[in-house]
Amino acid sequence: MKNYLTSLFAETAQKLSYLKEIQITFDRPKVETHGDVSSNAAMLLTKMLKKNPREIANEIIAGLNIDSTIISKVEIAGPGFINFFFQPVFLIEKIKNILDEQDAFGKSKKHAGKRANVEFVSANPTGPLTVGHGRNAVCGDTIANLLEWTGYEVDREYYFNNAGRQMRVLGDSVRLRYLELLGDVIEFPEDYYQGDYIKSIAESLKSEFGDSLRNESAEGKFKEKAEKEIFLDIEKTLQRLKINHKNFFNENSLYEEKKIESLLKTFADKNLSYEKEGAIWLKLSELGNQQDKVIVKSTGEPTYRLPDVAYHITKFERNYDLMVDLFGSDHNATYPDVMAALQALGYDSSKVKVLIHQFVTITQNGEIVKMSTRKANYVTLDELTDEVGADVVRYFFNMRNISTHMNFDLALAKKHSDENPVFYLQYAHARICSIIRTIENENLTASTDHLDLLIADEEQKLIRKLHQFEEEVLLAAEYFEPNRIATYLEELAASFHKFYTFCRILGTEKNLAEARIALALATKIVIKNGLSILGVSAPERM
RNA sequence: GCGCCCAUAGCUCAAUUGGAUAGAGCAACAGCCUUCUAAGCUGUAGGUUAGUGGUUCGAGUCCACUUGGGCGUACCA
Repeated sequence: MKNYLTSLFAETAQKLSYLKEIQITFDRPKVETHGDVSSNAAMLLTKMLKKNPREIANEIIAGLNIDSTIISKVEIAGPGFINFFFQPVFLIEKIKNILDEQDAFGKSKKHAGKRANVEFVSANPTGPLTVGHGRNAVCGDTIANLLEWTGYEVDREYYFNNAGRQMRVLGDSVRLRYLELLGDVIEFPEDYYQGDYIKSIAESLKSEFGDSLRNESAEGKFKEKAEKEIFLDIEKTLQRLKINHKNFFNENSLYEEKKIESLLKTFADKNLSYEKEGAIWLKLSELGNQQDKVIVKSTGEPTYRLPDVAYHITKFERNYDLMVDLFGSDHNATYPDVMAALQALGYDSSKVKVLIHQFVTITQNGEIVKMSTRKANYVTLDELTDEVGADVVRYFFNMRNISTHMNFDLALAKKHSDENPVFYLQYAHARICSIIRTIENENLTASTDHLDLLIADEEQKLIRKLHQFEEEVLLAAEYFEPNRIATYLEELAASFHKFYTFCRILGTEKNLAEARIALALATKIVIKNGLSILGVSAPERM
């Protein structure tokens, strides 16, 4: 509908040249009595033309070449909105498109030929993924799906660091638990990793090597084994949620391939860094940021900023058109440094889109549970998936805008899992599947020959909702907002449930019944496609 | 102290990125199954969009200040 109007207005702009001066946008009014599509063009022009908006609207309408077989009515409303009402005949064409395109309906070629990198999860292998990581994992994967639906070729990437202090502590935690298993009396420091998974890693080392690791260093077999096992667990956890990364990028490779070294040299050559008190500093204050930051400590060890910049440079070198980073809000202070550095080095940092999601607050019996991998007082993503299932987990994290703080009462989530809206969507899909099973025995079939019979209020609303899907996918991808799809699907399912209640198929005249089946089938396709973007299954029976 | 983010119905969240009368679900109340799945549908009730001011044809949305919360503010990642 909007595409049609856009070309209609472009044609009119040949006559009314002032239309070229403004960015004409079309909105879908909230209230249906305001039509299918509305334009605020007249109001935007009031200042420029110094005329009453309604007067301008009249002029625009007079200039439009309106085909009354497509548009049934144009009106001026309120302060100067131009509202367009479309003919039902025009709308029903969409049902045919949906039935033709099936699984591909909603996909666009908008960004065909472009490549995107989505970096998400990126948790270091120090322990199981927590519910907090779950939000990152699910949103990242869904954003990747959305980009694919708009034509991007997407690489899902996981960046990790298996060196440094936290990994030494991890290795030593395993070493101590191992010695404990051998019967030694150990003192386990409070700031070591307390979780039971450390013990089970120690156990598997013991059964593999007996007591031969008694004099092994923390950074040897212990760290190695811990990293391997934990990574296996992380991948398994993610796979349960249908998340598969293509690339696992090890920070260490940046050192091995001398990327860090050469970046340091580049900073020095470009006069972007300096030495002070034995450390190397980056001149971030000259690049518009708050203050200079250390990139190499006086001990000679780099801080995270240096490899982060080097890492992003590899993304540029890998020729991505779009690079998405998804972080928790604890990273909100770090990325401006990386961006500024990239820009100073001549990279187009606008190709990097940093998304910050707010934390998930877990409450248990009304008390906020503070989570820390060290202290092992977290709730794991696996436990959550065990409890409510993968579909509910994915839907739950996808249904809210990432910028909002999420509150999550564990007890309540377990008890009321039936009330999760995901079931409402899946139920609509299962109902349609049930209809299909039934009509097979009734000598009925889906037909698009008499779609013009679909004039009931519930039918028309459902058809209009179906029209919206392609646009919602584009918008959700453009704004990186998976929750838009969830919201849309809830509205679509609501429209369907109403249609189902009031527009019966059995016992209705054959042509109408078969048109209704076609509408139901189209709805099934759109629900399924929407759910597949969210990574949620579409069951045939419930 | 400073920086980023957040505040919408009793609860959890929407609101087409500045549009017309702020909408759903849950919880509460009243109804609807002898025909396609009642995990559904219909109705009632629930709001000074945290507060104050500003910007304009028009503000939940933008700006300023205030209040309350989250995350940072390291030669940790």
